[in-house]
Amino acid sequence: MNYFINFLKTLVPLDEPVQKAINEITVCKHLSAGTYLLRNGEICKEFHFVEKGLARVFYYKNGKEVTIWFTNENAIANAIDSLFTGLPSNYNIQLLEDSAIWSLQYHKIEPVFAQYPVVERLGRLLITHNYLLLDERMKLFAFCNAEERYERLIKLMPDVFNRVNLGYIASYLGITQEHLSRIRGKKK
Amino acid sequence: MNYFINFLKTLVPLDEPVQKAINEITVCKHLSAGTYLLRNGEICKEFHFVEKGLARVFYYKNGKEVTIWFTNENAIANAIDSLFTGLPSNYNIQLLEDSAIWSLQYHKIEPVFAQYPVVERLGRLLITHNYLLLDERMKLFAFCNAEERYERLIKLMPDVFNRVNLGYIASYLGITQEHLSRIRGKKK
DNA sequence: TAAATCCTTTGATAATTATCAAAATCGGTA
DNA sequence: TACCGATTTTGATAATTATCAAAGGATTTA
Repeated sequence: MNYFINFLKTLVPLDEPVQKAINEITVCKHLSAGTYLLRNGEICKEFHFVEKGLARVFYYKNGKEVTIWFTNENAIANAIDSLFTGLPSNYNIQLLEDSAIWSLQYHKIEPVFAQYPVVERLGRLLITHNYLLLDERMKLFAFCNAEERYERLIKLMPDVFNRVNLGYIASYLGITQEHLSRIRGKKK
Repeated sequence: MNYFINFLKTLVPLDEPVQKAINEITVCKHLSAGTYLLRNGEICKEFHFVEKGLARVFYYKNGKEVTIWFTNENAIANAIDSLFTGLPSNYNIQLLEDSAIWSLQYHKIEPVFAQYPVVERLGRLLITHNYLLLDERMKLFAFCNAEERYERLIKLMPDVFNRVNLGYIASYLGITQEHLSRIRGKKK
C-alpha cells in the first residue's frame, strides 16, 4: 500500500478515486545518506514526505552551513519559499540517513485540487500544520535564550538529537558548535 | 460593499452565494488606537483583517513587550498559534491607530468550508501566503545581522516604519531600542 | 508658552556569543 | 590493538548586543 496515502488518511478520510488520483502523482524513492533533494538556487518542484529516514534543510551563510529544519519519519521536507512561489530557493535539502522519500510533482496537484475538494482541504490542513511548526520555531527564538532553546529542543525532538551531530544541532539552535558544547558542559 | 470580500475576490473569484455566506459571518468594527483584539492567555476565536489602520502582535518577555508583527491595510492580524489550535495564545494583538477591522468568527467558517470548496481554497491560499511571510521573517533573522535586518526592513515596509515608534521596531528587529538608535546614528 | 510626558539618543559597563586554534575523544577499521 | 579521520571539547580573545542611567528632543496639553 502507498504509505504516504495512509498518512494522509490519518488527517482526512479519502475515498478510492481520490486515493487513486494521489497515487498517480506520487512516487517513492529509496535514496542514500548525503543525497540532495534540492540545492539552493534551484526551483523546488516537488513536495517531499519522509517515510523512513532523516533529512535536514539548510542554507549557506558566509560559506557556512546553517541548518534550519530537521524532518524525520512522517513529516514533510520542503523548501516552501520556492515550492509555493516558483522562485529559486535559498535552501538545500539533504538526506542525513538512507531514506525512503515520497515525492509529489507539485504542478500535477493543481487539477487534483480542482477535481476533489477534499484534497484542497488536505492541502490546507498540511500547510496549517507546518505553519504552526514554524511559529513554534519563531517562538523558540523569541522567548528563549540559547541555553533554554537547547533544553526545550532536547525534550521536543530527542530522537533527532540522537541521530544528528552537534554541529547541525548548534546551527539549528542559532549558535556555534563551540557555544553549544559549553552549554552542555555546564549541565553536568 | 463588504471591503473584506472585495479583498478576497482579488485572490479567487467568488460567486454570489459564497459572498453571501462569507458576508454573514463577518463583521466590521471601528476601533480606536490602543484597543486590544486579543490578550495573551486568551483563546483567539476570530480572524482579523485590517481595512484601515495598523495593528501589532507582541508578547511579553521578562515583563517587556516584544513586537513580532505589524499588520497594516489589506493584511491579516492573528494569533495563529491559538486560532488554529484552540489553545490560549502567547500573543497580544493591539491597534496602534484608529482602525477599521473585519472580524470573522472562526467557528462559523467550518460549515462554509464544507459547503463551498472555493472557500476551502481561499483558506489554503491565505495560509500559504502568511506562511511565506513568516518564512521571510525567519530568513531575515537567519541571513542578516541586526544592522542588515534594519536596512532590509526599512526598504520592505517603509510605511510601517514611519507610523510606528522606534521601540516597537527595535523589538521587531530583535534588538534593544538603544542598539537600534546606535545603528541609525552610524548611518548618517 | 511652560509644564508635563513621551520618545530618542548617548555614555559607561556587563553579559552573551563568536572566532580561531589546539587538544581531547570517539568510532571504525587495517 | 593501534591508527586514522571525524567529532567534540577546551582555551584565549574579540565582536556583538544588552543593561542601566541620564540627557536631549519632541509633542501634547493646561
